[in-house]
Amino acid sequence: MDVDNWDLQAVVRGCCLTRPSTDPFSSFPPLVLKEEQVDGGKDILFDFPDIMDTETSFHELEELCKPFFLKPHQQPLRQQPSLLSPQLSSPSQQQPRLPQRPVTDTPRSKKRKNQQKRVVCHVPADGLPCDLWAWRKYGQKPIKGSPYPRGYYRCSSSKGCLARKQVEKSQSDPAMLVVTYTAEHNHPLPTHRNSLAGCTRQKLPPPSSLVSTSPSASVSDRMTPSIPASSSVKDELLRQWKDMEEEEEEEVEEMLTVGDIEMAREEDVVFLGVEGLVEGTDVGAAKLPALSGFYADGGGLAEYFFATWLASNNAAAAAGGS
DNA sequence: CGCCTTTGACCCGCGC
DNA sequence: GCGCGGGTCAAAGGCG
Repeated sequence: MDVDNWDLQAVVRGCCLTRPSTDPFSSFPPLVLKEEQVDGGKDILFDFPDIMDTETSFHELEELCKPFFLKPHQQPLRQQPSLLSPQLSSPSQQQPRLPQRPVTDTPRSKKRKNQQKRVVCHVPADGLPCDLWAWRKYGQKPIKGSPYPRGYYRCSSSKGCLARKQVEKSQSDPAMLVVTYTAEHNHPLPTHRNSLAGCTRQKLPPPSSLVSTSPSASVSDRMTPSIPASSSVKDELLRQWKDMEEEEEEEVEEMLTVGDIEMAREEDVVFLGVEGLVEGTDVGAAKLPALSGFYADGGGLAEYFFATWLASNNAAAAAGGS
């Protein structure tokens, strides 16, 4: 494979990748989130399986993930206390680049290199994508000292969204991708893609292979909710998602009572839901209502776990069925 | 038609 | 001040 083209297949898998496994729980990838604030020198490492251990770590992880996995009904983060690089939200960042920039024009943040907060995800390169955001590649650069180029992506879900994403192969482990998220989404998670144009831009393998571990599946999945589920499943999820939005208040209350466990926070439901999913072995449609319920309501982590779970099950099903 | 990727050029932060 | 290198822009072409 041409090393310069690795990202053609790896295109924006997001942090949510998985390996094929018959065990849904073991499918959680060795994802590592790393919050970087260069000027602060504060690094926080997370390993997903470990975050189950302590509530503190979980909350920290939640905070990290918030900017990138908004709930559909959540207010844009721009209207909330900014978690990441507020300077990136400045209107000047959105000014169009002019052929000849006035001296007074500052289209880019002067702090961009050393004061931006970033979230770095280490994800397996052979996993399946499940990033719910739509990303558009706007550049690729060879990185000095690295044999692999770095791809630059911006959120295409909403015009003016400042969210950025950098994807590159890990030098230490080419099987891993280093995904760096910068800035924040200023809009809710898209319930519908603006367009499906380009979502199957590259020639795709037969549908049956889309659920395999082949990285080529990522191209088509990128523009969708990135879940290699069948179209009917995704349609069902989207439909139920819309229903959920309409009834969000009631749904939240119901979810909070699940399992007779007193929960004060929605995200607690996320993991309860995941645990419940893991206990089940069938991937049948009978579980979809519950799945989409967590999926729609639980925010990013629910999306992560559900998509991961679903992808792994699809992969396992494809492997077993072939 | 709208969105995508590709890719060369340009901008600018940062280290020396 | 200068040069390097990372990040972004925007034109061109492709696809559904």
